Amino acid sequence: MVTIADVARHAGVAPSTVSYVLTGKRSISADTKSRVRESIRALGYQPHVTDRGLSSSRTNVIGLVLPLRAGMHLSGMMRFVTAAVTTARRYDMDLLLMTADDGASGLRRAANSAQVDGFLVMDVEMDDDRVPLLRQLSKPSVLIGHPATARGLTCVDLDFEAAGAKCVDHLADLGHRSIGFLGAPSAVYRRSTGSAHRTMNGFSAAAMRRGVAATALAVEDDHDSVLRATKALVRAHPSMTALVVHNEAALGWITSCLRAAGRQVPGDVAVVAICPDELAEQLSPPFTSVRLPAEELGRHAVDLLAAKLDGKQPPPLMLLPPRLSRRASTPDPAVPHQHRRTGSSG
Amino acid sequence: MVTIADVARHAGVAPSTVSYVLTGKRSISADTKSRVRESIRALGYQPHVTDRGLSSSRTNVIGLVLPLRAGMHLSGMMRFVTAAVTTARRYDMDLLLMTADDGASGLRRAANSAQVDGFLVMDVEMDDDRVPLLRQLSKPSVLIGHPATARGLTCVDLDFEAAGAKCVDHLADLGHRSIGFLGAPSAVYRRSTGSAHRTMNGFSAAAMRRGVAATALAVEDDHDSVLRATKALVRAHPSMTALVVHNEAALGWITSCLRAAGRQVPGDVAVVAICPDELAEQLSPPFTSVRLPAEELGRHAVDLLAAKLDGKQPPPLMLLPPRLSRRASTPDPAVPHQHRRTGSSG
DNA sequence: GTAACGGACTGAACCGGATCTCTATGGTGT
DNA sequence: ACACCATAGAGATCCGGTTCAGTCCGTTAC
Repeated sequence: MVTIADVARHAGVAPSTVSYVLTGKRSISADTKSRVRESIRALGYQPHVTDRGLSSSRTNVIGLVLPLRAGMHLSGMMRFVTAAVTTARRYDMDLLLMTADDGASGLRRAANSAQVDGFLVMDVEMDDDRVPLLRQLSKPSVLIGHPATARGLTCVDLDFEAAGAKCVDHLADLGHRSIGFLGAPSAVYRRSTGSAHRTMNGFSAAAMRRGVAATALAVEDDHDSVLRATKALVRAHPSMTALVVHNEAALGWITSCLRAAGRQVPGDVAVVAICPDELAEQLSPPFTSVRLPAEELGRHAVDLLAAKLDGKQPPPLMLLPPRLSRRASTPDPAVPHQHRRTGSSG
Repeated sequence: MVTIADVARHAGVAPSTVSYVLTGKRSISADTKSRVRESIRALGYQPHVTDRGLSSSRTNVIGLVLPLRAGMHLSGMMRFVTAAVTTARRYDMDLLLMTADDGASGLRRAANSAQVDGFLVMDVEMDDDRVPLLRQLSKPSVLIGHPATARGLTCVDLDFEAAGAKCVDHLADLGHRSIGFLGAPSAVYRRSTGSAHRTMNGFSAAAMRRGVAATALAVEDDHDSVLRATKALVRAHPSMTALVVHNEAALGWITSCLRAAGRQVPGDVAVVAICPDELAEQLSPPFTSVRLPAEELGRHAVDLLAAKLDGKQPPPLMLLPPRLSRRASTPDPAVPHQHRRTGSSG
């Protein structure tokens, strides 16, 4: 391994001079500077990253606390991670993976061991037991998702309430008066996952505000459950002309399930999804969707953490506004929907 | 931050004694040992992980080089990562994320900077340009997937050729004489991704060996492409009674697409998937599948890397045998399949 | 009786790099 | 010509933990 001393010897200067050339914390003559640079290049020297003087407690590593449990939005997660890694590299930082199943103890271990400068905590639930610990911890952290109260934390999240409401508003604007909602698997609600609850709340509140009939249902991840839920929904509300889907697994099947229930998309039932744009575009017909802004979340999360490491105090909660992309699943009504019912009802 | 000196003071011994208690490299009297342990507990001391004496070049961090590009098997990847993190923790090691788009330069940076002890390289292609570098690098690495020749490397992979063959054998054993194959998006083949090519090769070779008619098609990730491919396949080979699907996106849609082409699953067409078990079970009917052993790959990869870090020389290529789980999509033939054609042909 | 031995522990050097302090040098102003 | 200052470089020190070279003391062997 090439050390700073080797470089100094090669360049005929003191080790400290090499250090100053690298950090730029002192003025060094152009001549010496270029000579040192030349030696660095010649010897292929790379500063020993893990040891930045030991005294400056910075490691330039961020702990990424991943959920790694079943039922996650996997594609969204990968896109988040990609964006986070890329953004972190811009701050010359790296991401260290930590599973959430060590939970609190894992966090404590990493925090005390000076292995990381801070944490990115994904998939935070409304009553997450890691939150009290994060508040205490000497290391800064940024949460993706937010607990019931964000005081004393830094959270970034999509405004899921607004997202749920946006779906209703879009459909109500198109004239729909009865809207269904297919949500995440029931286990996700039982876990009191913020995104699921808040979307549903936003949906319900907006439906009430707009005076449209609304029915929400939790749906499991398998095809038969989606089919059953769809049929149940159509049977219970034959006049339903629109559907909001917040369940990635269900999305691929919902068109054929609705057809099996005697409903065409978008002819009989308009559909809005809450999912990554990419997925919405793969469907047939392409679905109108409120996108899950995984990349933005990843980018903002790292930016916020970098700011905190820089001594700044960002606001406790950053909510990204939902953005709806209109596609073929919610066309303009040729005829008002409430008069265009087809298929059997029962 | 609590240092080893604090512990030593608290226990009334020298710092070096505390170090020896922790590392166990010298015999320490039971009395002193327990006193030091007590102080460690009382002060909540955690050894400063990044700095193991600076001289011992071990960092206990593994670089995880992720593909992070479009068209990956995302769910499989997450399960791989979960297993890898969990296994690494057992060796008291952590995983550092590295994107593959830094490619060779990122690898070199990390290798020289003594930030990681070794690498786990995912999604290795048959003519991967990172492979020559990995062979040179002073740091050990384990590849998931394997290039054309594994000499001088350590690779772990599912035996995709055997997997493709296993699908054919299963279907041929059930009496099928004409089998279709829906593969990954064409971009994946163009990229010369080992798993895609090898599966297809294994499929073709087995079909020839068993004397069954076979047709393979690359399929894009969106619903309409899957529908087009399915219809084209059925039109070109009306006598086709079985299908092998190696494309996660297509799996969710294949049943309804076959129905649209006038074929019932499994009545008219039996289907075998190559995908995670979890996904196969979510479908309706549940699909017979050769599982992608993401967890095993993750576990073995870390085990192999740990062995290499331990000075051992594992074999260059470890191929996991495919395992087929039979489900409802490949029932025993009530009547020989070739006589039970239904629907339109053209 | 004393030399040899070895177990238990300590003090100091060391790892690689950052940073503080000090000195040498050259240029400027008066 | 001399004080003064900015600049450039060298040397010492520090960070936290490991490890080497000793010190101390009790035990055993001749």
